[in-house]
Amino acid sequence: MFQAAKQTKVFEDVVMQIQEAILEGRLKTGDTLPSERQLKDMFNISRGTLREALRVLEQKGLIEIKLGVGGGSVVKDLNADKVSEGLALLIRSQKVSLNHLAEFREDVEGIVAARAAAESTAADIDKLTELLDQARKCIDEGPSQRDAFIEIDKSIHMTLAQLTANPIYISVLHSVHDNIHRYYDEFLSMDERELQENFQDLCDLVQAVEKGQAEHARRLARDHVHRFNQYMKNREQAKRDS
Amino acid sequence: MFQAAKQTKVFEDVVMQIQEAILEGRLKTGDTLPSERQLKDMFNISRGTLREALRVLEQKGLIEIKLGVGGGSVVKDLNADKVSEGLALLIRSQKVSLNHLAEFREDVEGIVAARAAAESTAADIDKLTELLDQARKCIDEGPSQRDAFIEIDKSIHMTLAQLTANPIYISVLHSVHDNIHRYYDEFLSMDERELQENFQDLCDLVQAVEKGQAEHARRLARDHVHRFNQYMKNREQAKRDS
DNA sequence: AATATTATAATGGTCTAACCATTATAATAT
DNA sequence: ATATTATAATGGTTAGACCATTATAATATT
Repeated sequence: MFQAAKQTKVFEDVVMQIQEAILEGRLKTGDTLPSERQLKDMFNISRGTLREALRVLEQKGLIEIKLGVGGGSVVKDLNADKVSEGLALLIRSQKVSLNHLAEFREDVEGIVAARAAAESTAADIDKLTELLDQARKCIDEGPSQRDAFIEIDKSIHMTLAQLTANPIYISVLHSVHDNIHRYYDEFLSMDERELQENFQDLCDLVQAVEKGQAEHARRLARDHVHRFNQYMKNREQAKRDS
Repeated sequence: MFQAAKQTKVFEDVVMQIQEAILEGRLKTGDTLPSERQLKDMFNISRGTLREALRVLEQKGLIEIKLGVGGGSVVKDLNADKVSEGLALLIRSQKVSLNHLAEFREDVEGIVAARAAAESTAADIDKLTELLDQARKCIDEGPSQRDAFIEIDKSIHMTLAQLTANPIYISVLHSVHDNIHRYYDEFLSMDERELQENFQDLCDLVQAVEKGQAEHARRLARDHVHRFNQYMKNREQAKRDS
């Protein structure tokens, strides 16, 4: 005759209400929520319970909590950080290996390159060419600029993701880069020749994108990432042998 | 001369300590942490602060908090749920269109099918064939079993993801399905003919996977999802016109 | 003896009330 | 005009109490 009564805890109800307000746009990025002492009265709960709710919202990446006068809970512009964090936890807990991540990255970078090739404009190509110039400078200065080169490499890939005009690719690729970065310090140490090869890959890739050769761009991107992964696997193996 | 002193809040320190204990294996899946009253004494903090830490760990998917006698904080087996949740928030907040989601799904399903084709075993094919049988039964019973058919369709795609043996594909595809489901009720209403077409797609796809035809499987999967998306777009358009 | 019921106690959930720590702003001094 | 200091608002933390849920033990019933 009756159905189970509400099982949700008080703080969960508060989380939901604030989350929905944000997702539905009633609270916009940058908006500051009322102070904790006001909020607890509005929800008619204790401050401790409210703070548990705010902590959850913070962990979800929906708000940021600032200290001091003029502080409070500010609605954040949601980004891929929490997806990255979740992936990072999976990786650390041995649920996802470097191989899994590398394989996924090859596929995704291929797709992104193909879609970018199909939709690039002259302005996009200018930006990519500019990044290639910066990369060349790094190379010319030798292996000391390895980290700078890798940073630019990443920018090129993220720029391609932007060209797809699909925020899912941007977020996913962002997460992948964040997490594969964890392995760089441990396993990656490109030498002069490897840096050169990588640079050539990027030049070819941008050219294919410029010409709108989607399939070619896909293969180049996949090969490029594959080679990159190979560097890491070799180093990983060498480390294991030693 | 000096550097900034520790800025971390008390609860953050507790989160880190427990998280590290879990990730380093000092706390294993299924282990129950001491009770809150014991923990607060061990960390020498108040219960409120401890509970903020536990809420964060819970939201991260690292622990589960149970009520009553014998309850407490139990270390969870980490899974991709939190990655999905993060993606879901991104999708909802960036107001990703049906088109974005559909486009991404076409690519990912294509990749998954190709990789599945490259690695399928006889046992896998048996399972897929079993699912196809169930789908056929749904079709035979007419459009009333539409939801059941869609559920099986989903199972087939998730089974393919499993064949890749890469947990990233599994979690990403899971997340995509979770989130595209949001649109089903609103825009999807397949008729007899559409159900038939869809079923035929699936049969062809499984056959390609069985034969190990990776590229063919990719194209079939993409076309299948594309057709599926087309149904929704048509309905969306019709709804807008009315 | 087997089963159903009830009491117990441990645990998380919530509340109240106070004080500490940080920080933007206003007031004051230089 | 600039530097310093006080103010007050806000989040961070603490302490202690009581409520709600639930596995287990004790008791009653058949």
